[in-house]
Amino acid sequence: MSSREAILAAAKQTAQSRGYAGINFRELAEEVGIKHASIYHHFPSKADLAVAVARRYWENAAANLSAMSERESDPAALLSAFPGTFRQSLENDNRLCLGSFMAAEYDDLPDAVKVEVQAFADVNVAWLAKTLADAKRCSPEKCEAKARAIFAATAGAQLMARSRADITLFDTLIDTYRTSGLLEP
Amino acid sequence: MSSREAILAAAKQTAQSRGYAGINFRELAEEVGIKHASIYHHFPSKADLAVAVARRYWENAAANLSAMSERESDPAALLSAFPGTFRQSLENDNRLCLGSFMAAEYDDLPDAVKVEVQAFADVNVAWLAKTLADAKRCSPEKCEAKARAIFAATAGAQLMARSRADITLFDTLIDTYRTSGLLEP
DNA sequence: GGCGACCTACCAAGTGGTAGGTAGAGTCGG
DNA sequence: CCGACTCTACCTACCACTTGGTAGGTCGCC
Repeated sequence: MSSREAILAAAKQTAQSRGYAGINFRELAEEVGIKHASIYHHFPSKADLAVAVARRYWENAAANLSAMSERESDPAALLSAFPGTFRQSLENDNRLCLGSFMAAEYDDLPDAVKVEVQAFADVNVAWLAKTLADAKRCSPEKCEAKARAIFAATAGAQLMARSRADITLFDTLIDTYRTSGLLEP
Repeated sequence: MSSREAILAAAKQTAQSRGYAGINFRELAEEVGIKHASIYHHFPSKADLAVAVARRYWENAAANLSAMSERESDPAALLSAFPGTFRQSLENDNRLCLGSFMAAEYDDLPDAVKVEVQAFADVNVAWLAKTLADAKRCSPEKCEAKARAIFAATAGAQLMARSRADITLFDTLIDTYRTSGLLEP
């Protein structure tokens, strides 16, 4: 793996556990095995690195969701599988989705980073809206609204589970959403 | 207002917009009108200040919810009014609930602060569970599970609305939860 | 006189970022 | 084939600034 890739990977991990402010060039460099000034050879500034991390993050999410849709055609099954994508972050050492960090760090985040992180939410909501529409039980506007609700509720479940470091809490929250009808089309 | 009170109030505001890491003694002191070293006369350390802020935060939330229950006896109306308590933070300059910051700053938060912030979630969930039980349409365990789901989903809606700085998004998310049956007993 | 509330002046650690240098791999004219 | 050149990918050494925290002093009030 090239240094650039290693930096991106390490920065992503840190961003998902400590946010933008938690990214520290000296620590990052140590993980990669270079000196901190060398990072500037690959990324002109911390903000630029964060933009690259966030962009790759949503691109990866979009690819994952597409792959899910290709493997499985039943909208109900897809909807049911959606929270699993958020579960993975918790499985990965109790990490959080970047979108949630943006909400927390909203005041301090460079605008360019905000744009990329919002793209992550957009990608998820668009996929959910399309999947809901495929189940064709609601109008396009209702699908969009419901998609946002599912996204927000799932993020909230991830948030609460992380703050208790308890992944089973995430599972029971999602189950309750399902029982209440939030995850159904 | 005493200096101690002023410090607590200012620290609470900052904590709700920039988190624990965002609390800065020099900035805080300036807002209060004293020098930063003087804060140590009232609070022995940053962690102690944060504990005091978080404790007052959940005590205040508990008092608010109690007052709501006293003014209104209909459980359905109370449930419907619950998200309003989260809406207030957004109204107050797009601020966030302290519980959400805890999830984001989980790795760096002193344990004593975590305990107090978790108490906030506990207070909310307990109130929701009791209100759901009063509507007596579900068993105690189901009430508890549903209470957690309502809390998590509401926090998620607040999170998403903040990251778009759009309070109407919060309102439509809550509406969608309602339509889906999440906010009903 | 002692105590509460506050101050000035400092320290040490951490952090983003810059200046300027170097080793090695390729490139190219003669 | 060779020396000069250039480019990449790093390095050491530094700076400016922020931040939590400490030492020790001042001042007014009971």
